[in-house]
Amino acid sequence: MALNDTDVTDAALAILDEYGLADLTMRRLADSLGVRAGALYWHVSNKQTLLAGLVTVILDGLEEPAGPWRAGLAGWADALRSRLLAHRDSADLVATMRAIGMAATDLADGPAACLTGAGLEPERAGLGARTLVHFVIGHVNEEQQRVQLGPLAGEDAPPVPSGAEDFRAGVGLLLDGIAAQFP
Amino acid sequence: MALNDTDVTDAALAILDEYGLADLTMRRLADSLGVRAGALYWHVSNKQTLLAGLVTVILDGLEEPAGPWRAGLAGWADALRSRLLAHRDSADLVATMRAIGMAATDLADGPAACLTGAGLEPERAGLGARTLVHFVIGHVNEEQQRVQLGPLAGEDAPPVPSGAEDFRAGVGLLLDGIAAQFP
DNA sequence: ACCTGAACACCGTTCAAGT
DNA sequence: ACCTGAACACCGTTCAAGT
Repeated sequence: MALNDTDVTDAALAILDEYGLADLTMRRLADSLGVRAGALYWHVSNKQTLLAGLVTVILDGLEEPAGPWRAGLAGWADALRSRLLAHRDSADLVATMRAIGMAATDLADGPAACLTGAGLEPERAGLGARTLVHFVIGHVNEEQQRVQLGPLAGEDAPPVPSGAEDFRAGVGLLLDGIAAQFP
Repeated sequence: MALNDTDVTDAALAILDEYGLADLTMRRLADSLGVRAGALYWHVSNKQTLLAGLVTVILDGLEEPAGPWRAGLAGWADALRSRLLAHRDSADLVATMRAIGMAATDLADGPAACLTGAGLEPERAGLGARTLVHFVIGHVNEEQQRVQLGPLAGEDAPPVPSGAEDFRAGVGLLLDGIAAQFP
């Protein structure tokens, strides 16, 4: 029975979750599908668009921020963090794809629209939105990296409290900064 | 005349500046030094510590923030941005090395100390400092990526104003948020 | 002490040829 | 339509052997 395109994406996501981004190679993915590496290129044009597809799946169903801007953005940031934490190395993956420019529908668009809707001028809204997205991705990236390094590093781990409360505090700090931008 | 260890670092930095991080391979570095790839391992234990050495050089001489916290952090952020902008892909490089855990003297320590010195409790100071570092690296990363993609993308580039003024506005937003953390 | 030659175990990607 | 076999042009790293 022949492979279909979603089989490939699903298998790639499984490898990502179990072995991490560094071990997600085309050859390994082919192995897990019982096929030779070259066969993958019938279903996907190259590795980069495959990874972009993973990002789409990971972020699928993330709703735009709604309601009063402050609570809306806080909830949206929480939801984004949850989706990222659900898949190993996803923050790293998303950061890489954003850097390459493949953001498809850019993550910051929703928050930016939320802020302009609340009366902030577009430039400041865009800045606040991008800063928020940076923070979420950066924070989750640290959280996910710590999981990988945790077993290695001894009890002398860096004094980074982290976790959900640290995240919320950081978001609160940012929202305070954004609040100060309003006229 | 035999190679010494700083020759290797210097040549690596030259390749980084001219061809970017993706093209900085051990084999290419060896070529530029007129030597075979294996020879590099006499001078450097592996590629990762070589890259860590580059980060050290790039950040060398960056002074800790001084004076009143707000102006001190703003100036420090500017100085960090300048050092990063001086070398191609340096923000990507620094972000990668921080993620790996090799931060040597962590960038956020200086700002954190500045904030605790100004009377902020250590947890909030650490959070504010890390958020600031995230922002600087993330922002410069975007600036440097845009340079690479600029020639490819047409005039329909994303509406990201960026540059020095955008950077300063972002830092200002963050500092407002930090100010709100003070008791 | 410093480097070469040659290998090992990998990569992503292409493409004729098979079914 | 879908896949194999085999190649191309690479990687980082090791290590005997040379000088």
